[in-house]
Amino acid sequence: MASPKDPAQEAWELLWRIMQAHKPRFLALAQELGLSPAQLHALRLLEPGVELPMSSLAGRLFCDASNVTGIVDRLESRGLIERRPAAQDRRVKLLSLTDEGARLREIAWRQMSRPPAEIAALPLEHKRALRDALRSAFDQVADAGDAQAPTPTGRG
Amino acid sequence: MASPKDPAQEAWELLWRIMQAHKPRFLALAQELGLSPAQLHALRLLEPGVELPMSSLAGRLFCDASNVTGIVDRLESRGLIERRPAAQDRRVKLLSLTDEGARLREIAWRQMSRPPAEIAALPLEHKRALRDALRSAFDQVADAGDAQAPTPTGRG
DNA sequence: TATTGTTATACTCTATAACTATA
DNA sequence: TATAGTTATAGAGTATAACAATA
Repeated sequence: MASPKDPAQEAWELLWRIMQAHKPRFLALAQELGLSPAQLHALRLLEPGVELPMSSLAGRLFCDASNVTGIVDRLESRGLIERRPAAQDRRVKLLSLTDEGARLREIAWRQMSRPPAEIAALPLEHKRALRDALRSAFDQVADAGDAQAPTPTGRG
Repeated sequence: MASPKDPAQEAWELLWRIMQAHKPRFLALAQELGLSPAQLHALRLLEPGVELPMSSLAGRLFCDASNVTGIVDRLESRGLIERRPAAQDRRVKLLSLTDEGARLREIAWRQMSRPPAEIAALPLEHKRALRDALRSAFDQVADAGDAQAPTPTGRG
């Protein structure tokens, strides 16, 4: 475990540690904004000026559509998002940020996009190396577009 | 958003995307093993042959100690872990993996340590570059040792 | 008095299944 | 028939507060 042979595996483990170390920051931010972690996550996934069907949000949250109803209910009752039926197919509900929602999301985004200490402290050439390696990682893999839920099947 | 000036910020955003893309794999694995995500996470944080106080597990999970009681209850009732009072301070309960728990954790570990497609598909020199950059990231920051919960204060 | 873990409580998240309304 | 979202339900995660046992 100290030094796996495969550099990709070691990179992956280090990457996991960075994300773990980041978690408290995310939780503290949600707390600060008066949102649950899931609500903050959902808010972040909505882009200003872009309407998103509830089913797409469910996909991006990797959860069942029935959850999204509640999460959206709570965000809507706080005046952060709105839902309206789609013109083409009135079964579909389109989500959009309100001004207040966009404001809050902007604050959240600004906080969350600040790299954690591990990365921020790197010398510039290492930051560049990291960025370049990650860029090419996404060049390698065909862009998956909308994240897809893996047919959730679990406890419940 | 397409190309932030700061390479660290762009690296961080790409890193976040990789972790997002990884989430379904984690959920599917938990499902497969018949564990909740939190239970799988806890199981992963227990090292074979190492006894861990419940409070330390709470710290590593970034959650309140009162949650750990339930999570540990469920893992224990499945025969995956055990708790026993510490000799020095009988208030403290030490957690350890059972053989079955260690077996399941090994399976989980093997799955989770496989890098996601984005990283696995990189050419070797890019894997090395990524690993080296991440290694130096951890050299920069003093090792935090036991993760510390950020004084959880939230909805409840 | 202070601390570790538990219990009681309330809310949120989660999936499944059944339902409504559209298509 | 099929699909998007809702509702009902039940179990799990979460924090707070009060508590027991121990220090």
